[in-house]
Amino acid sequence: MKKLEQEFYLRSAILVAKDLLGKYIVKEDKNGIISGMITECEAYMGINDKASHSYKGKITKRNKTMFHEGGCAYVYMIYGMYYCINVVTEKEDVPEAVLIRAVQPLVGLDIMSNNRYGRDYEELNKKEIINLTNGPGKLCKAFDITKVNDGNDLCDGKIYISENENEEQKKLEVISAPRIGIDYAEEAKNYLWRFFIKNNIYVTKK
DNA sequence: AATGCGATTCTCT
DNA sequence: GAGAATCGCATTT
Repeated sequence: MKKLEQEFYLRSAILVAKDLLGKYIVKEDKNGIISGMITECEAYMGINDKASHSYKGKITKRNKTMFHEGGCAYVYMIYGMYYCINVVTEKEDVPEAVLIRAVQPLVGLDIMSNNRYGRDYEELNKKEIINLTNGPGKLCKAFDITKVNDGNDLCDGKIYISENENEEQKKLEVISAPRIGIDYAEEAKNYLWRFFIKNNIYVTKK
């Protein structure tokens, strides 16, 4: 499987977000390879987007990796208990990013299952299988992605995105919807900058 | 199916 | 000191 190169990321977050659907996120973990197909993501469009951590262009300790050149991971903690992973896009100092909100588990099912529930995949019930990675905090737990991965290079590192060579990806139907959890963002909360694969069950909200 | 709430701690003002 | 790009569980419909 071919790892995506930096050119892919040097575009607007909206374009990258749509193109990420159906591709594979991969982590070379100490326990083995973990991988899932990206089913849902959201674009955060930088200094003019009220929902973005980089709104108004202010750099803080938390958000500084958003200002890096596209092709690295922005990982932050939320609600004191969870991590979320974003793909940084655009050139340096254009602080856009794509939040990976859900994936469909493919490889390393037992690793994910143990990270989330402390037991093997075979032991899970139907609900637990769906809930393995259908949310930004959930998939980070399953992949063991934490603040140590903030700033990681996606083009040359243990975490990366791979091309999907299957035919299925070319036939994907994409739905656009409002982003989740940004009620404070005034007019920006209605922008249709969340994208997900139609009819896929591994998404947070249809 | 939808709504409500508590958890828990980091980050920024 | 407030609020957060969330989750899981309980309760209600």
